[in-house]
Amino acid sequence: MPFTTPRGTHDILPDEARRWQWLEARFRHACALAGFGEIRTPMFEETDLFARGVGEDTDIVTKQMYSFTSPGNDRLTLRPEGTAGVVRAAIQHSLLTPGNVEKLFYYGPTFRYERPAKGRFRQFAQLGVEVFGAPGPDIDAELLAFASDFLAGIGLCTAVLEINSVGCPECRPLYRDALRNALAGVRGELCPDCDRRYDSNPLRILDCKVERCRELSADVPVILDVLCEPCKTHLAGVEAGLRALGVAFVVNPHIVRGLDYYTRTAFEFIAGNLGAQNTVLAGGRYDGLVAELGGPATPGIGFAAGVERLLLSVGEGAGETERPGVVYLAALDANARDTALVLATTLRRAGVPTALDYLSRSLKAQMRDANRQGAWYVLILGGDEMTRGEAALRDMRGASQSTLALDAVVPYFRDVYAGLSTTVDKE
RNA sequence: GUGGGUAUAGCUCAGUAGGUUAGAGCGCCAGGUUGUGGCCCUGGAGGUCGGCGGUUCGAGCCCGCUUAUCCACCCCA
Repeated sequence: MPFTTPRGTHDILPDEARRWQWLEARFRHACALAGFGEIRTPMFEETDLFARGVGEDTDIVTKQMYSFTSPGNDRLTLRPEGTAGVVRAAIQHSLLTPGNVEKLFYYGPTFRYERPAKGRFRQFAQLGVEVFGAPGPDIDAELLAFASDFLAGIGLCTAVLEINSVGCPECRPLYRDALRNALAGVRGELCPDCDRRYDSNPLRILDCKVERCRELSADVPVILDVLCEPCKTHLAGVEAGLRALGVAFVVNPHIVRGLDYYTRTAFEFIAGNLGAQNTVLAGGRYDGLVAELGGPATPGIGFAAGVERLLLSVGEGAGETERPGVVYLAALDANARDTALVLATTLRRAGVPTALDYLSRSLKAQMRDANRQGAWYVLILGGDEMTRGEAALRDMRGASQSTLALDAVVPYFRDVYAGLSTTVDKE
């Protein structure tokens, strides 16, 4: 095997690609209903955009970025997440005028240099949405309902929504201090990772899976107790909105986001069948990010989901779409093959999906090929019929056979396939 | 970056205490029908047993290294 896919990447073969198309179509459909417009940004950006946007000290920026220097000496990075680029574009093209709400969605490959595991890849696709300019908790609730309905629509109605507030620049530092104070006495008992986190990011200790750490942090103060009044009110507003919209959720004060830009609302949808990487869709509010990246102070909120993870969680069977079967042209001799070639192209120009044999195989082999391709009809072009200007028409589903005049073939099938979509399901 | 599992045909996997030409199912090709699919029967093609090195008279099987992959940790979608 001379060449294989680089570590953590994979090829998507036709059968699997159909599932991807199905998922993407569902997402686009949902976005269209909710008034999101698509934005396509470059797959790489200036490295500094991510460093400033995502946060200098985050794992993503410190060790997971595919960064390179271009021949022109620009420092560039393959995007490790979607939001920073979208924000950059929104600023660059003045989409964020005061008093305007901008709703955008994106879909595309994302890159992180990590050790691959179940549901985690070095190149993966993310789909996501961003809402700019809307500060109120009602938007948060609406966005969560949107996400929840999208997940339910692809068969993930069992995903559990957990929400939290990570506070704002006013109250988060207070909580950090409160955490350190509470754990100072037992610091020596924490696991090595948490000992490090104590200094770097004590909030992460709440997320630790080590039994002892969980015990130690069990009755530590919760951020919800330390939130400032505006943050408290906001969270209450989100909860009320969710209840009004009938979206089930649990408040999990231990949710911590890995990106620095989040403020107030943070959330995750957890799927039960993915092992350790069980977060299937996540996001939050980022009221300071636009300003941080040099734009007009603009609140924002959004989420992202990993396509591979979604597909993994949905399971093998999902996303299989029914498409009309082809008309298969079976030719019995060289003369018939010439006719078949012309006929195939003519039929396709008329919108009829058509297949034919390329190897001059026996009729038996061509029939088998037709069957395997799921053909609805086989048009048998044989010497006897052709001299009469006809062809044998076999209905592969009913197994009945009849005769069709050659010059009636195109109009006949145009009628049969009229109105049938030959592309992927719109739903 | 850390720990563990796995690596045999296109796919899913067998392979007995190391011993002749490495097997099965599925898939693929062909024949059974002189112009006809799905089921069935018969035959066929296809493998440097991940790579390198070592132990041995002899290695798919044992040892070392290496690569890939999977799982867990870290973190995250």
